Amino acid sequence: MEHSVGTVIDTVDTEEKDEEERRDEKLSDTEPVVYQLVRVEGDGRLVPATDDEVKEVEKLLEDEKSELAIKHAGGCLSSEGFTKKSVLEGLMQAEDTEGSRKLNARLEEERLWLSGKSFSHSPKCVAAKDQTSESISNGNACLDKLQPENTSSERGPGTLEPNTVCNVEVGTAEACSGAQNEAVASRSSISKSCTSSLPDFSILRGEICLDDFSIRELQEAFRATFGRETSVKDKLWLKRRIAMGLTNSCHVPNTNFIIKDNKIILSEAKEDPMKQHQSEIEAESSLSLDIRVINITHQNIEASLDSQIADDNVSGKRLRSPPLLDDMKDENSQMEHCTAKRMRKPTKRYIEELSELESRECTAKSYSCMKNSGDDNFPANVPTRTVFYGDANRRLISTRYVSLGGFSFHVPFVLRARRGRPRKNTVVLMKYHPSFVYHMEETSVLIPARLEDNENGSPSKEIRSVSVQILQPNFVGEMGTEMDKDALNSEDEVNLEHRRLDEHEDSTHGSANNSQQAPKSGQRRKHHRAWTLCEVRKLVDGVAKYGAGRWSEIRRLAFASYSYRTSVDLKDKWRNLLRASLAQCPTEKGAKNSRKHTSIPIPTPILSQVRELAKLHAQTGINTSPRKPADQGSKDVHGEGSGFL
DNA sequence: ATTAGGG
DNA sequence: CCCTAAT
Repeated sequence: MEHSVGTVIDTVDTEEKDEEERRDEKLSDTEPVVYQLVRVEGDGRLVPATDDEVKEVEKLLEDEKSELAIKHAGGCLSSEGFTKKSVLEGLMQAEDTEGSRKLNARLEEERLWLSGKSFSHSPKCVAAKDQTSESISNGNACLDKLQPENTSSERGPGTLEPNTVCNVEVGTAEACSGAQNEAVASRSSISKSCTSSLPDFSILRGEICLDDFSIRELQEAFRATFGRETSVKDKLWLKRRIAMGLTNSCHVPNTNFIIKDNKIILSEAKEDPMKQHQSEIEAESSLSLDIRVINITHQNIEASLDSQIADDNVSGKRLRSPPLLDDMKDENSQMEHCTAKRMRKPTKRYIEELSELESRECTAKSYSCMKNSGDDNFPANVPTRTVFYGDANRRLISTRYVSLGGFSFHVPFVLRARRGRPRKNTVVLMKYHPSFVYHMEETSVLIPARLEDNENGSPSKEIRSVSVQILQPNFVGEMGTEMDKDALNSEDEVNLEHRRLDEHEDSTHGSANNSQQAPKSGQRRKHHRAWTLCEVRKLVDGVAKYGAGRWSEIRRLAFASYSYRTSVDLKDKWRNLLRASLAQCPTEKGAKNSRKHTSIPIPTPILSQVRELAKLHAQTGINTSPRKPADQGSKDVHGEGSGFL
């Protein structure tokens, strides 16, 4: 994970050349069947294999494919047509003159094609097919080509072993017998069209016997054909590659052959039997070289894809990956893979939101989504683990990383950070349990907030427990008795819990804000928190006990457990209650559950009680300060809303 | 720091 | 709920 970036980069550096060669070859040559050989790194990344590795694999494949009969056991036509020199000249010429330009053009074209989704309909496609028909008919490549797919399916799901070399089917078989899938079709069509437009091949038209070429010459030819250098010194390999390029077919035997009119014609063995035999075998294997589908787990694929993409980006030369890969990429990226990405990116919006919210408080906060290591920037990093991790988190909690003032933590994705300002409760708590408070502050930072709506939400049990613990002390110490009493009395065991949670939340949240930001700047308005019945009750009780107007007292004593209710809140609520009660009063006295459309139907009894209190307060209020705790007795009386006074 | 009121 | 003025 951590080292992924570096590692990847390194890898690229080291093997880039080969990789590129390999890939470019695959991409740019007209080889119908495009399979990308890749090596699976320890971290699950897929690294394009080097030419050498390719060869190695090819050899390995020999065994499996040895059974295949050679279809091209034909005689060898003379290679008189071209002299090496002439051929080379031609190649060079092509290369020097328009070769590169055309190559580029071709690549560009291919790129376009890739982006395009319709292949079969496109004229080029048709043309391409026509072009190829010849070669197709010539060999039974089709059959061979199909084989790979079968093989792949046979393999069944398996895990990719790290550090193993295997062939990944990047592309699909040529559209010999009709494309199996669109990707294939497109691919093949691309190849064909490209081929047609390439001068290189046209120049080489005629019979060519590569056997006479030296390695160096072969390399030159390779270069001319594919427009890039190769470090491979394997003559056979070179020949085959070139042949493939020239014939636009992967059906190239390793034996002696000549190329005529873009067709491969086997020639009589000129070399010693042994070699010939070997080459034959190799040819066989090369017939359908290739294809090994790797069964990769989804994740691996994702990771590998990412890395590949990254590679592509890095090199900038890989215009595209083979169809399959592309498809997979797309799918993955859109499906599961998305997850990973989402993890990383999703935040943007969220961040904005947050920043918007918090900007006021703390301007300096910087939110950055840690996500997984920047996949975006360094796909290579995408190591499975990371992705995985992210995914897991996401799934479980939907969290995202947020870094605030140097701290990074998980934030429930769904939940919106609540910006409660540091409540006085916090202060209160501090008073009682300084240490706790401190703790809370830290904690709070970690747990931004949860929607008020969430009751038991889910953010995390841990959080919850923590908060509870924190609160408990206070709770008990302070108003524990009362609280419990109330809580128990009313329906609210649950509520109580909620409150606690809320409280925790709040406290945490508030503290967070405090710790990190300018404490007082305008915090975002506190999320609306509906008043619960229990709270209302408490409020009423509090008012009854301590008198209206002594909000701070009430809050401190009766709402110790509710950190989010400030004295102002209490006051406001009381005001509302009063209003409500008054409004309701005339209309109904008997209508008990007159629940207004409003969110919280306040039980009539309470309203009446409120009214009573209001009255009382009014009366006494004029004289002096409201009643003191001494009035508690009244509370009980009022409790039922019975007439007081 | 609280409280009362307006928005 | 927020904000502000007045205590």
